[in-house]
Amino acid sequence: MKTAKSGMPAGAVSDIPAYQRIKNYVIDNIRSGVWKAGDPIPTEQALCEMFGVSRMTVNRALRELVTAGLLVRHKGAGSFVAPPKFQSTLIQIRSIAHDIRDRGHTHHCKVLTLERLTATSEQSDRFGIPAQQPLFRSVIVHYEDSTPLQVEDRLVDAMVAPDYLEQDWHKRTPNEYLMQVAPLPTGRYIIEIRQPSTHVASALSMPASSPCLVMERTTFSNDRFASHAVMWHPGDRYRFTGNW
Amino acid sequence: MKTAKSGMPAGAVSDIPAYQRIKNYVIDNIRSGVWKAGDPIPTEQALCEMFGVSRMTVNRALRELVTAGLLVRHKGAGSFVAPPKFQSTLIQIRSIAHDIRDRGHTHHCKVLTLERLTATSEQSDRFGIPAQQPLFRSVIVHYEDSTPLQVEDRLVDAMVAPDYLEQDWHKRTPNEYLMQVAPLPTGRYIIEIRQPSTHVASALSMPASSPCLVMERTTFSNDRFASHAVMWHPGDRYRFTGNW
DNA sequence: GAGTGGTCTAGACCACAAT
DNA sequence: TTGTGGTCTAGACCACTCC
Repeated sequence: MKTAKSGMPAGAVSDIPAYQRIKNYVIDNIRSGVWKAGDPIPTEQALCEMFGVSRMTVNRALRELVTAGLLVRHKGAGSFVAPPKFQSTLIQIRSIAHDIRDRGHTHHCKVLTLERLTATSEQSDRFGIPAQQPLFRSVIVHYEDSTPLQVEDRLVDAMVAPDYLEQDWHKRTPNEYLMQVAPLPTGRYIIEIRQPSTHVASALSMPASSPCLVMERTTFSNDRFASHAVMWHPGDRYRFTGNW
Repeated sequence: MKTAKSGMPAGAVSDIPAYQRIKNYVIDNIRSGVWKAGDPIPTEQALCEMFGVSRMTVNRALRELVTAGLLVRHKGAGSFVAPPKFQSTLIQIRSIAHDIRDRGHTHHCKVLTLERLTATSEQSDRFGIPAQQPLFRSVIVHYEDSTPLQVEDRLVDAMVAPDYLEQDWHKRTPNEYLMQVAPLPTGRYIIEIRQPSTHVASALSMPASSPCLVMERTTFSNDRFASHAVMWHPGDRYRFTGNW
């Protein structure tokens, strides 16, 4: 029994190994938001019947998704969608609010700008989006206790996050919010030194003559532009750290 | 047949799943240098007999080592130790010489310092090595064409790299050399802004009043301290970039 | 006790590489 | 042709969780 599965175009799609088809099925359900973080997914037994394969095949598919960080599994209990990861390995792009709380300090933030705009031609080229694409922009200052630590200047695709302007950024940072609406991001980053504008310098309570440590990130979710962020940090009281 | 394997203390070690014991066996042979990059490792059939397990179990072990980047496998040919990775994913800590050549420029370097010394008490605490442990130190300037781009101030454990002082750094950077003698490193990094010493500033042909983009890395290989490096870059002509 | 995932077996067929 | 890895099956025993 190694024929094309029922309901298949027989030949084309069935070249994909069964374990990969099962992985794709789970990934699609997570990406599309049908299954959210913490939700239980079908049991191995159920997936065996759905795909007409043996348990070892289902087990391999789910095990690989655990390795990829998409699922968590508990013996005797079931398999669940993993909580969103903040690019755990790689360079530790975690929530800055998280970082601050991990150090035992309090985090709060102040919204400087919140606006609706449309993509310039330069932006549509750079992000691969249509000209005039509706975008949202937020500029938020993050504080560690009462010290400003980051100015986050962010652009978000309005199609990806239509309710961006209605969020309460004191409850959830833009980063945390985007992990929900645009899961499994990929992208590029740059870390470099830049001189702050007077506006940024004053938001960070630092002299405009001092350098900033800047991370610029562009993220894509599901091969579609999601967000672009420039994060400014005072060079004398911020560093990136990580393990690998 | 699900009993403790022959030659085992029966109970203690045999709690480790068979696939994990096989992985450990392969990892140990790579870590210790018995199997070098490109070498063929035993076939699945051979490992089945060595460990007295079925082929599926061996297959799982080797497949996971491929995912981890330790092995490459070729259908019909065999399984081989993967070429050393320069921390491919994570923050792209590649060879700076590589980066420069990828940009189509030439790389060369100048050795400023090369010396033998012993660990201070502060260093032995920090790196978890014995007091007075013999160390080597190198200070090397890396150039992109004729422009200095990095001052690399490095400490290396003399036990890990006994021939460190005899290397030709124009052929192979310290980073590349260490990937050979201390494979599979893990460690921590810090990226931050620092003011250069006059010494560093002059080596980088930059004013001492300008900020440097600095990465500091401590690496461990096989749970043993291997190297500590501080890399200074002129803030106005260097950036870290990466994908994830 | 019923259901779940963790691990493992002893076979199998296949595509591919080396000879 | 022989040997390799890639995939898969139809069972199995176990430890664990939840009821």
